Amino acid sequence: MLISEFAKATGLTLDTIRFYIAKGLLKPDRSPKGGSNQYRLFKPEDVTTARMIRLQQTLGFTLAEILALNDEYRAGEHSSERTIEVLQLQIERLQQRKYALEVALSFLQRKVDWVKSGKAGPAPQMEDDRR
Amino acid sequence: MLISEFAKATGLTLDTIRFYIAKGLLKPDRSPKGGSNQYRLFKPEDVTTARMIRLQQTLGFTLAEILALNDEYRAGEHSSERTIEVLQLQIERLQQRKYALEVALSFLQRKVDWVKSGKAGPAPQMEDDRR
DNA sequence: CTTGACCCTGGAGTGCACTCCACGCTTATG
DNA sequence: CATAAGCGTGGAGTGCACTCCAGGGTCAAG
Repeated sequence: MLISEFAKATGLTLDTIRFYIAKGLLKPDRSPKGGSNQYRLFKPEDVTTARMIRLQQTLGFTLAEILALNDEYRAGEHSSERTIEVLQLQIERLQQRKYALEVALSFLQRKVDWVKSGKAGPAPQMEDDRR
Repeated sequence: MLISEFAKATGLTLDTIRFYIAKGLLKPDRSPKGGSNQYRLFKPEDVTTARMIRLQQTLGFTLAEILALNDEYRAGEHSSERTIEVLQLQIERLQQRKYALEVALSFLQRKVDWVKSGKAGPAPQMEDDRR
């Protein structure tokens, strides 16, 4: 698929896609078409990659962090063991975010309860979560 | 508490704290001390606010988004109903992130299973989650 | 009353993640 | 075969979230 089609499939702009390629986050093939400046050719799996990048971004990871894992994934692609290891790392990273999320949600819920109770007792606080 | 003490309690630098104040994310009182440039005085609840800001940031919210909700919260502080409404809004926002997180986690888990199965069948894909 | 620690206010600079040209080549369409 | 639509490559510019001075006032200890 050509870049504009890829843009539609992912919701990214052409500029953003090219930016990601320059950063090494996406590595599309080159079509023989386009003469000296060959066209880029995207595979369906690149769409999945792009969606994963966006998702991770909304979860507060930087492109550098995302790239690091991406590269490691690619490096161990031939070994199933290594692939699973990297995937597991990724899962752990997301589960840490999930934990932070739950801390925040619990705090807010406690606060709602506190307000509903007519602000009885001390206002809910948040633990010093510096890990 | 004075700004450097507040810095220790929150793990933020002095510059970052002042930056947040300039943005309106924190509104400490002023001490009579300090002459023409009065010292800032932080309350324990400001520590909770700061921690919440940092948490929301790691979840990918911008300071502008955080500020908007903060302001709304302050605006309706006298009314318990409004307070709960804003809190509920915040909770919904975080639950959306949680959903995104679960989409990502499920994808990764499916991928692990797929690799473990010797890559039987099609590679797991991610839904077009553009909401 | 000096000295060092701590506070204040601008304002400039940095890194990240885009975003926006300008220019030029290639391909599809009438 | 002209011409518009699409692709490519630099490179400059933008907004956000800090970060780093410079210059100057205040306070506690000796």
